[in-house]
Amino acid sequence: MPRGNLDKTKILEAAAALANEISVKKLSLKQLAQKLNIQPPSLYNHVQSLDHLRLDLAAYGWDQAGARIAEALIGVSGDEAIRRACSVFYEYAEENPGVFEAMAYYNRENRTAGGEPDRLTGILYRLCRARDIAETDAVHVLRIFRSYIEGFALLTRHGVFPADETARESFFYGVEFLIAGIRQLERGGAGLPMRGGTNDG
Amino acid sequence: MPRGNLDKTKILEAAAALANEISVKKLSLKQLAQKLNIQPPSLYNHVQSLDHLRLDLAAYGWDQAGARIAEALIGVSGDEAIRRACSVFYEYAEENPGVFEAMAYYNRENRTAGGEPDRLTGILYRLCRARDIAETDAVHVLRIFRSYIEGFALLTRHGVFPADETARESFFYGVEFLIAGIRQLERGGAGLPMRGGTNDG
DNA sequence: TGACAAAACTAATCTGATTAGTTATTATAT
DNA sequence: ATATAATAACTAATCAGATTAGTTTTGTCA
Repeated sequence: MPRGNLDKTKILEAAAALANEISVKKLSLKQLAQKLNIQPPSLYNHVQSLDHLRLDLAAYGWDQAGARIAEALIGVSGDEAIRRACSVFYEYAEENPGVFEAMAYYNRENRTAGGEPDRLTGILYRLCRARDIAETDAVHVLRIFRSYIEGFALLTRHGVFPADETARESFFYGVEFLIAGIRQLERGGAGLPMRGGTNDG
Repeated sequence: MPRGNLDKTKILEAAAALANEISVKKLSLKQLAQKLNIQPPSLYNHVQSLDHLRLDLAAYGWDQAGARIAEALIGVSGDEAIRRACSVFYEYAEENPGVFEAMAYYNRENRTAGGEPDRLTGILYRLCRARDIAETDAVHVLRIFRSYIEGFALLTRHGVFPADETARESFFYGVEFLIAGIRQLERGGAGLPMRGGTNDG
């Protein structure tokens, strides 16, 4: 394979760095090529299009964040595991704003082509299964957590919440809200006071 | 004012419709002009740039959603008010996918230039104050709800969650989680089991 | 009626993605 | 060692769409 200087990984790393500097929105093949010391058209040997690159960047981010979370969960369990996972994701998003935006904007099904959940989802699933939660409730719990965490990170990114300590505090406050919710779901727990009927009136 | 055919509102309405059809990302001045039966450069008489248009569209969306929520809350209080507000927002996002994306992507501080909270935030504040929640907790609660709701809507939009009834179920499940959390915050309530120390270890 | 201002138009410019066609490099098989 | 084939880079060209410049049209109001 000639000209082995560059490969997909190096390109994604450069794209990630660039996105973190100037945001995904402004990520351009022109600047990326410049950063890699090649001409823009050369990128097409590695990438289908700018849009695909953004998708690839999102996948790259999920892999990275997933790996960090997996690592952080080694030997931890229960509520503490949940806190850790949330905390690590939060920090990942903070440290990699551009990549995180790609993850949020170019989100897709959290399943592989085969239909199995992706790695991170699998990890979180196991976290749920370790508790005494019904299978169908676990699906809800995962969606709720993911919504909350990505939503919070996004709003922080966009300057809706101030980038100060109170925001961090709010975030972990919310995590405790959700943990409290989970506890009430556990079989044998007090039970969550769900309403029976419609949700719209 | 000559050629009074067009004004900012009509342009925003057209932009909203277009964004809902083809997504904000693909929203272009070219297509917008076509839809309005004018030439693209003419739009600059009403709009600073494509990017500003997207910002304006986001503001337009918040106004609209805020108005719907305010209307839905007339004469309702307590938990039911929270459920209503969440439900209405969820439906607005569902019905206006493009505008909602603009709202999510082009989010800004939820305060006006003057420093007062915007209308919707004010409404939700009052909802909190009606409960026996400390002022500083109310800030957290608002951030948590907003994160959850926007996050959920975004992930649904992006096809991460299936567009079926189970997603809707998950959403309202999460709302109950959060309402349960609020209850525990109320002075005189059981209290939320918060951890004291660090969040990262 | 005539002058002004707003809003639209056409023509032109610029930027950046993408395509076409060519050249250089290197792994591999002879 | 060397020829071959595949890969990756290059240059030149095209295209699309935003934006700017300069002009014309049209409605308002003195």
